[in-house]
Amino acid sequence: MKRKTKYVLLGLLRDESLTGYELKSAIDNRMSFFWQESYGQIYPELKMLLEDKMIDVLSDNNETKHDKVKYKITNRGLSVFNKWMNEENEKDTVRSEALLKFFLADSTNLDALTKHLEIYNKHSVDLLELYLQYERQLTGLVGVHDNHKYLLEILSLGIKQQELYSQWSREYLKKIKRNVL
Amino acid sequence: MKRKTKYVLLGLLRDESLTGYELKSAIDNRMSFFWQESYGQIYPELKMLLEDKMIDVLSDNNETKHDKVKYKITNRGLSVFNKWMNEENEKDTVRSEALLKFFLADSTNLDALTKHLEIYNKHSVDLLELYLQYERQLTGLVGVHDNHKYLLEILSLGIKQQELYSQWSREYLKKIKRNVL
DNA sequence: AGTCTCATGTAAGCCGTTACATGATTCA
DNA sequence: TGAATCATGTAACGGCTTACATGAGACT
Repeated sequence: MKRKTKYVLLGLLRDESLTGYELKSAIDNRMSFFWQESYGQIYPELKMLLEDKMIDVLSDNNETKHDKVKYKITNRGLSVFNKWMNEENEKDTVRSEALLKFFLADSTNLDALTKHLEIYNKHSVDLLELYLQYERQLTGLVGVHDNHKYLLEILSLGIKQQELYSQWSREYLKKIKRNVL
Repeated sequence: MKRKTKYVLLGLLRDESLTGYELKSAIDNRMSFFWQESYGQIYPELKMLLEDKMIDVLSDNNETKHDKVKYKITNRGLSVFNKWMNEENEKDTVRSEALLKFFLADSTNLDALTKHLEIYNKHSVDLLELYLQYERQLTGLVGVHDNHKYLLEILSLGIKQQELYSQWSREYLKKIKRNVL
């Protein structure tokens, strides 16, 4: 997949001005079920976006403070973002070592399978809680921002996905413990 | 994520002897919802596994035919695989440009959103059908191989996932068309 | 005084895709 | 005979993670 970091940053900055650190947090906390970025991509990309006039530094009142820079999107950035929105998507890339092990497991690995299922279940439940929290936060502000409706739609997919994962792994564990498998 | 191709190949070869090409097909057809590999990884990895005595060439009857080589796993390969099975998993990596656009969409992109939802829906339905086909194929052979029970468990997750994706996108499209959003 | 979170940034190196090259076999 | 699928392989390039470096502010 070609460089997409640009669009993630631009997309998030349409909504509110954020620092590089805050952008990373937003991606980790709200988008982790379908996307991730590292600082090694974010900071260099912000620099390039600034050079290309797609974002601007939001001048903070504090003088001589060079750290903590909030960025805002420019019209040029907006138009680049909108162009991307209309382009065709590249195909998804996914790699889940847990699911790989579940796929490759058999009766000779029952102990390992059980261990990984337990970890997977805990992780799914935790992520589910994180997204539910975000949902509550958004529904508490209904009407404030129009595009929350769209955010809630994709969030509901993330929630249902985590529900599926946690239920599936719980049931699988039950079967193993009952010696059904 | 560190190189995992080795374990995918080893894991698949535990079940049956396959060529590099067949390994690629198996990954594409049955594991695409959580994994993918390219020829550029598979062939060099097979070479290394052979050098490291983790796999062997399955001597085919045809003499002087150097193409179409089936590989079988060795005891050494099996033990490396089992060791990996018990190790901790690295965290998943996921990148879905479609979901990224769904997350970043708002009322100014309704047309693009609709277009991408339609493509996404079609893709989910197609994948669902592919997995259902594989499931039918496996249930037709129940009892033949013990580990089909485990395969059916993870397959059912893939099926439920695709059902979720296709239902979610269908409902989302309905809402847009009814002007609810 | 020490730890944690916030905050920014770079460079090396790994991993994996893509593009290219080649040829056999099957089917229409 | 031409197209599609089966089949194997390599090399260059690009993208991303990891490790490292640095420091402020908040809290204990």
